[in-house]
Amino acid sequence: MYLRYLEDLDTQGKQTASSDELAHLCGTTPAQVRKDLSFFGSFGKRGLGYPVHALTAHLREILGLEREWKVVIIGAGKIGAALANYRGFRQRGFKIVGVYDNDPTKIGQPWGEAIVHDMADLAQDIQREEAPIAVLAIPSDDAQEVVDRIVGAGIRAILNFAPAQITVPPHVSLKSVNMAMELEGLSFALTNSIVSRGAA
Amino acid sequence: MYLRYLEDLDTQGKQTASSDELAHLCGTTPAQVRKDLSFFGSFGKRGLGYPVHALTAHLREILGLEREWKVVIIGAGKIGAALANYRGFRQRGFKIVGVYDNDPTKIGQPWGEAIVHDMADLAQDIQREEAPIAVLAIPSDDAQEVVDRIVGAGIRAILNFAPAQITVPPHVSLKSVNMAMELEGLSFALTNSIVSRGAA
DNA sequence: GTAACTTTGTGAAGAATTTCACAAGCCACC
DNA sequence: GGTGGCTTGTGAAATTCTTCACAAAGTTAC
Repeated sequence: MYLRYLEDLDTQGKQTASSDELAHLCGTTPAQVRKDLSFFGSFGKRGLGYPVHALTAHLREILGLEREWKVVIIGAGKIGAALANYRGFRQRGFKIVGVYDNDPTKIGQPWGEAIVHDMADLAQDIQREEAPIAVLAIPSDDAQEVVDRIVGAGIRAILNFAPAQITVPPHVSLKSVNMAMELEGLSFALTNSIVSRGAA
Repeated sequence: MYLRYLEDLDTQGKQTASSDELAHLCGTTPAQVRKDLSFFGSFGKRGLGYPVHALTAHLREILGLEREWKVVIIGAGKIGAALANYRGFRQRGFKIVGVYDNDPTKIGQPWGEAIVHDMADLAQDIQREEAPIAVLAIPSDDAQEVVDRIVGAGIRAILNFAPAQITVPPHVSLKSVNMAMELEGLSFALTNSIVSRGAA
């Protein structure tokens, strides 16, 4: 989140930003900002604040965004399409090296700049390309089975959009985005009249 | 999350579930499960566990899922389409009452069961329909402006898929899903060889 | 009916996170 | 070069969250 705002400030040409400024932008406190950043090093200058440009570079390095990550997208449906269209991915160093589906009417069809591959080739392609990250955008029923296959093929991280709880071995990183669950969180907030601090 | 697993157990016909069982499913600890649930009431039976069916009903009520929530989708692009297609929404009581876009070539076109409305009508429709929830699936540049308009029209919760940080008044609930940020989290985990507990 | 076994609910302990508060450092101005 | 005004980095305090551990309560078997 800090990186997001620092990039904004950087493109605005801002030279430095104080913890106070960053805190206001991010909806947190100055002390929190300083503690967070100090965990990774001492980036600021006393009396002046944090150097915006240098700090963005530091954070990018910390997050591992200086290298290119190969990503496979599994599932050539609407979500997959939304992801593939999203320029932000490539901008940030995530390169989509393949899109896979098991629907025969989709396989071989052009799809953005790529063509849809047969899911049967998924495992061997992951191994050959050494793609470490997979984005899972398929129906829930097949999710765990596909996960097991790509884990076997050596995938190291999965971003899961299927509304299913899936399990991976400890060496594989997993993030799940469950849109229904997000909406349910809003339902809870509305039902219980929770008052936010204005940012999320 | 508990609700998700309890529903699964319920459809499997399971009568009761112990905190130990739920903890294993959810990737947490029995003590955590008991503390969490006890916050809302005393639902379990000692020596037996939690009554699956009754607890799902309780949780649904706590989350405010017993009523129908009217939802407007803003942005008739890929993400909007993915959301509108997603049956889970209606199943869980979220009724899509309108889809809006400002692209003249899209306005009036059929779109799933609905047709795409002109974004110019958005504010007045929200007021007339009294829709409390909006899903924002539009480009970042327009996001804050649209948010200000729908907040003015009385929206109470926003689920934001635009990769932009937006601001709302305290009485409005906001959840943002930023796919690039999720991937960056995975990048960090891979770069720093973080070992998970196998679920997320 | 009772003994053995489960499992909850919950204070108390422990751990982690956040906030406070201030010395130390940096800049700008005179 | 010294003085005043900011701002960081960080121990210590305060708060929040998680885990422990156990009494109380229920179940099952005989």
